[in-house]
Amino acid sequence: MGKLVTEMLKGTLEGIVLAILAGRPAYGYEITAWLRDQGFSDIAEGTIYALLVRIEQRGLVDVRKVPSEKGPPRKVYSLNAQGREYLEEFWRTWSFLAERLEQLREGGE
Amino acid sequence: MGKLVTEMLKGTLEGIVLAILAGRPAYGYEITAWLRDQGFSDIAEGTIYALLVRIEQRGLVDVRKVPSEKGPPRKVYSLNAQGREYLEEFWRTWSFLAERLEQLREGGE
DNA sequence: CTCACTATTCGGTGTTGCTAGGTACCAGTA
DNA sequence: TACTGGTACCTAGCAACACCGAATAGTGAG
Repeated sequence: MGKLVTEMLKGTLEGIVLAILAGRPAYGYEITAWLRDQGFSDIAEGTIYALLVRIEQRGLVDVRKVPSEKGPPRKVYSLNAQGREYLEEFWRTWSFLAERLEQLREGGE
Repeated sequence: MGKLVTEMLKGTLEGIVLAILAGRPAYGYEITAWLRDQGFSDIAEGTIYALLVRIEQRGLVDVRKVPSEKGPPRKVYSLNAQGREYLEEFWRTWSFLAERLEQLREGGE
């Protein structure tokens, strides 16, 4: 994809990850793989891990270490109450932006 | 609004401004006022001017100076062919992202 | 023992929007 | 005259975020 997606992901990637965690607990490697599968072909692994650290420090997720059969222990993240609240705020902001953009798209053609 | 919008605007604000210019030529002060009117209450003037400089340097817009009755001359920007192309690319990227997010929103509830 | 896959971490880079100031031009008013 | 306020633009420095590249570590296959 390229630079356009990269810039657009700023701010939304966080919401995406939180939305994933709202569905089920998950760990970094898994999330990265899932995103790549969904078409975010150029998401960098390091990006996801950094993001996870960030949302952990903000207290939006709970973490527990789970041993893996195939490698180092996994850090499994799950959304907590505060995270769910934040996610709703994210959806509100997203809706606002999406509405404005949809209006612009229609008006411009 | 707050930090959430700020981060989300990274990457999309450029598209928003290009979409505005696709409708009609406009100048910085005007664009800022219009955005504020549309609910982007905390868009900084400096941000728009910096963005306009950027897209001009990339050759996405044409510029001409128009004298104003009430102040310094206006720099009126209009979208050129290259800008229109870039805007379409922007819409494609936006659609991709919006689809993924919509899926996530539905799946998560 | 080396390779590949799983899994996480970290330092440095570039882009972007915000903050907070400044410049300049004009009209109305005390 | 001096001052205020609206119009219009520009700039330097800052913080946040995604990327890149490399490192570390565990496991199983060849």
